[in-house]
Amino acid sequence: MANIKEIAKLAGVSIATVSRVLNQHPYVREDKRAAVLEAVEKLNYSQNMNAVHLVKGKTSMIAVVLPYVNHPYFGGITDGIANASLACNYKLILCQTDYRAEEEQKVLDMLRMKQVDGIVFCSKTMTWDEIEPYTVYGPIIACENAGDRAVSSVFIDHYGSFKLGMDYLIAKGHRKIGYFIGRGDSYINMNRKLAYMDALQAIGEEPYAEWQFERIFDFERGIEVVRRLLAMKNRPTAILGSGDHPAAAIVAEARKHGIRVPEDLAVIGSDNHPIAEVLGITTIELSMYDVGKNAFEILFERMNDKSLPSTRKELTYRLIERSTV
Amino acid sequence: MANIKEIAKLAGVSIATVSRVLNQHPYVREDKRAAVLEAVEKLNYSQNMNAVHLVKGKTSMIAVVLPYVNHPYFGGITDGIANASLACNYKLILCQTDYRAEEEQKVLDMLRMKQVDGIVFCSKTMTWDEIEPYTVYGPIIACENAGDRAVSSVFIDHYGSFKLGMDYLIAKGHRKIGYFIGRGDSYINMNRKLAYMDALQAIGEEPYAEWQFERIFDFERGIEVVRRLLAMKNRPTAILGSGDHPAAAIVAEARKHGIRVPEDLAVIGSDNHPIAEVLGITTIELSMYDVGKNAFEILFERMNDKSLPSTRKELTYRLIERSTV
DNA sequence: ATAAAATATGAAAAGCTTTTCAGGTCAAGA
DNA sequence: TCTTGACCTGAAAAGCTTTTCATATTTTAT
Repeated sequence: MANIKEIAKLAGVSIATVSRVLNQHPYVREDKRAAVLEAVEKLNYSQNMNAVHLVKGKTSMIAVVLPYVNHPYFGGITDGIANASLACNYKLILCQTDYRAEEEQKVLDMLRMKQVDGIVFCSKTMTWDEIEPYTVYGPIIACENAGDRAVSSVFIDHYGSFKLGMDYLIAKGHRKIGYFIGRGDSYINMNRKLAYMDALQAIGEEPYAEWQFERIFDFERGIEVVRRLLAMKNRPTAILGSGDHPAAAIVAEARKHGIRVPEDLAVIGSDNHPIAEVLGITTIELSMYDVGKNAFEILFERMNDKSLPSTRKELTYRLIERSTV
Repeated sequence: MANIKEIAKLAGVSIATVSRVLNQHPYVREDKRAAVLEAVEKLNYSQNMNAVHLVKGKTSMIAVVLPYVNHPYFGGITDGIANASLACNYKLILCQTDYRAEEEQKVLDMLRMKQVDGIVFCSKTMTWDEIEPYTVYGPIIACENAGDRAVSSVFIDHYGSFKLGMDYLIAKGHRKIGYFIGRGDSYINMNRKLAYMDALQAIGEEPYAEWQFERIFDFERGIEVVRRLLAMKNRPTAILGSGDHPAAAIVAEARKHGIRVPEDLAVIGSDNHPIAEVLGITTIELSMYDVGKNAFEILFERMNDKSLPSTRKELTYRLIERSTV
């Protein structure tokens, strides 16, 4: 395949001139420009991006780190990032980690080895202390509150959102309340648990271990929740959780087994995914699309101006009342 | 940042030896290897991947072209690709095109410019005639039947799957049948329409334009279908479509408005997404995850052995009877 | 003891581009 | 006429690594 040198030879100019034409620099005489363009055409030339990246020291790519691609929560973030990056001509490298630290490490190494210009962590297993040092190689942003560090954050106050849900349930007269979340040890879910505990404490209720469901990511797990609920003698009257998909499954499966929603069991989901609207599920709206969009924008600024300090941005949430409470 | 030259100097060897150590070539004396490793440590060296890519002429990355990332159909394919690629240490570049030919062209150019080693098209706007010439730069695979070309394919017979659904409905006594699909002009949906027409013709029914819904991608559009259905004097008794999400929305929204499912309206979706199981929706299982997985595997073989000819692989589908017919 | 094979190493080329720097030309203004 | 600034161009350096080739040293086999 032809390279810039052959173009230069055929067009009778130097490689510098060829480069100027290719990159539309000013100060190239019209006849030379035409000759270069003709040679490009004739030899069917195309740039070797790897050489460009090498010399420029950047690739216009960012890594998006997430445990699972095919999941509405992460899909929403990714969608936001993808749309924002499209406008800036940045490409996304999808790094599905399955929550394995080893895969996360590989992504950090990609930043160090200049394969990507920045990283957005949608969720992670490694600690921020382990991740933070890599910010010297390029900006890193978290889709959760990473605190006051060199890593930037865009986040939603999940403590607050869960607290809102709890208070709403309590206001409706519920005292026997359960929850369902994804990975129990993620930062976000730690906060949700905390909010749950605090809300219960405020009304003088003891938390009841059986009503606390973890690793509830999807429909199937939602069904499982109902199965376990059915086997209980002492059931909660309300359940609050992360994700509208498991919430939808819980509502559907519960009704299938004669548990009336909301009379016997009130359900609140999170996200305000279209499924919640369709099925009339009360939910806490968390705009993950906006989280992704903002994450890219903040990252983008910092890739262009390395001197910019890390920043934090908090996005809002709201309760959407429908018919499952 | 340190480069291989500085390592060589500090370790007192040539850059060739450093490269050998870094790439675990044999034939390096133990003491020199240790010296190099020590220098690497001391200078906090890391490879510049862009230089590696340049000299190797490959990047271990593939482009995944899809119109929307946050969509269960494409999410499933992407998931399959991501998992298969993880095992081979390939990275995915996500190219969200929004069905714009201009964005698809950019991806083809990335292949040409050696930024990616191969491409998988989940769906596309450009014609295969436009895409095919780019196979000289690297393997390209389609997640639909691209026919006999230099582009490989992994696909499901969507004509057959739709025909199966139609025949099932007809066998249940339906004659007034509608359909809902996504983009009407995609190859896949052309075939679905064809199957629909053929099935109707077989029972001597005329297709009825009002019952043919296009651009039905998600929940919202599913709700819209019901709205339009409600406004009709002459309604279909059954509807068959692509996607379980719109199907779920149709079922839920129809029931909300007093249309009994399946008595007044039978519904069949496609994909066998968990939502279909949860809501008991009859559907045609299409394993998009497997499509993605196979796509990557076929691509992988061809990236390693450029002489391999393009190939085609057909995957199966099956009807899953639940309670909406 | 000697030939042959295995091991070890560095110089240099190859992979390809952008950018700086120095040196031009030419026209307009003083 | 001379100066200044705008316009134009090419050589060479910088960005960094892998790999080939030639050569040198050891080890093994005969």
